[in-house]
Amino acid sequence: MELQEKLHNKGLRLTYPRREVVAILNAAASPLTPQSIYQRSVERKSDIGLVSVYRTLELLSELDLVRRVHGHDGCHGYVLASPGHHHHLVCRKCGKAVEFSGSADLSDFIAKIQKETSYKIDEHILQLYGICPKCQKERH
Amino acid sequence: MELQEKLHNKGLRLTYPRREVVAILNAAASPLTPQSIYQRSVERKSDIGLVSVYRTLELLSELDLVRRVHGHDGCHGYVLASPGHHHHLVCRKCGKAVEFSGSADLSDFIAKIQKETSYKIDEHILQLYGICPKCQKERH
DNA sequence: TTCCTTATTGAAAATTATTTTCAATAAGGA
DNA sequence: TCCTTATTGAAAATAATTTTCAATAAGGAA
Ligand SMILES: [Mn+2]
Ligand SMILES: [Mn+2]
Ligand SMILES: [Zn+2]
Ligand SMILES: [Zn+2]
Repeated sequence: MELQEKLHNKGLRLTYPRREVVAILNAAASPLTPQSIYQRSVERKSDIGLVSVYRTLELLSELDLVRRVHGHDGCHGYVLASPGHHHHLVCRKCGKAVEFSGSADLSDFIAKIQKETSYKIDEHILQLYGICPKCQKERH
Repeated sequence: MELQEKLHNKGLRLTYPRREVVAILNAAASPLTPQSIYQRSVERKSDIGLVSVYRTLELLSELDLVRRVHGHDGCHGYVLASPGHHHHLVCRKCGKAVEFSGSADLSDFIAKIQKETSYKIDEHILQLYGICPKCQKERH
């Protein structure tokens, strides 16, 4: 479902700051923190406030239009969520993230853990880290 | 390898604050943030500073004696790392976390993604969320 | 044990990140 | 075009994290 539509369903408005945050995330290759989103909005000379970045990310999270991606060291950033369930593979050098799917491959495994632990499992995070093709080529 | 030993290898010292942080993590059922570790140290009346909690967690991370666990919403906390590679299953109600292993079950899947993306994958996070047996029983 | 050396500590200050408040603004239906 | 009210952003308030630095205490050497 589209941003426009989801907002409308809830009586919310499609505003300039919201468009901007989405546009910035859309143009990004790697997960962005609220701060870095704000930075980019300054560079773009779109005059949106940092507060709106925070508020918009919270909203987009609720609408499931944005996803949190955890850095293998520090903390998380946000990426635009393409429809459906996905996971992320992040380059440890340049941060470039790509999506992949494949919950199917996990479901047996998860079912096994569920049986073993008696937890009722309903959600998961799977994130892979490595070096992207481009960074593999560069010396150092 | 033991904390004592790992510290010694690096010319570092086994101090009271470090012992305390480990003891607190050891007694915890769920991932703790620096702040909550500090809280508990106050309750225990061990007089360690918040700064030392931060520093100790950083150190223990380097020594791989502590692991970061990401909440499915907010951010991460720390748990003591038992030796070997492990994952965590966290209760969304009470926060209780249990470990499970099983990288073997993932390796084929990861190899597939590696081939598809041309990333060189060398690390991963897998975290499961659900409701623990105890919380399943409670009404509400 | 006692004596050094130096890693470590913690209080305080500095920085950074996040949330709250609130009057002014603008989205968008009527 | 005109309302209603969701939304914005500046500023202030809070919270989280990092840096500084003089005082302290591990723990090896004597
Ligand atoms: Mn995190
Ligand atoms: Mn999945
Ligand atoms: Zn890269
Ligand atoms: Zn529980």
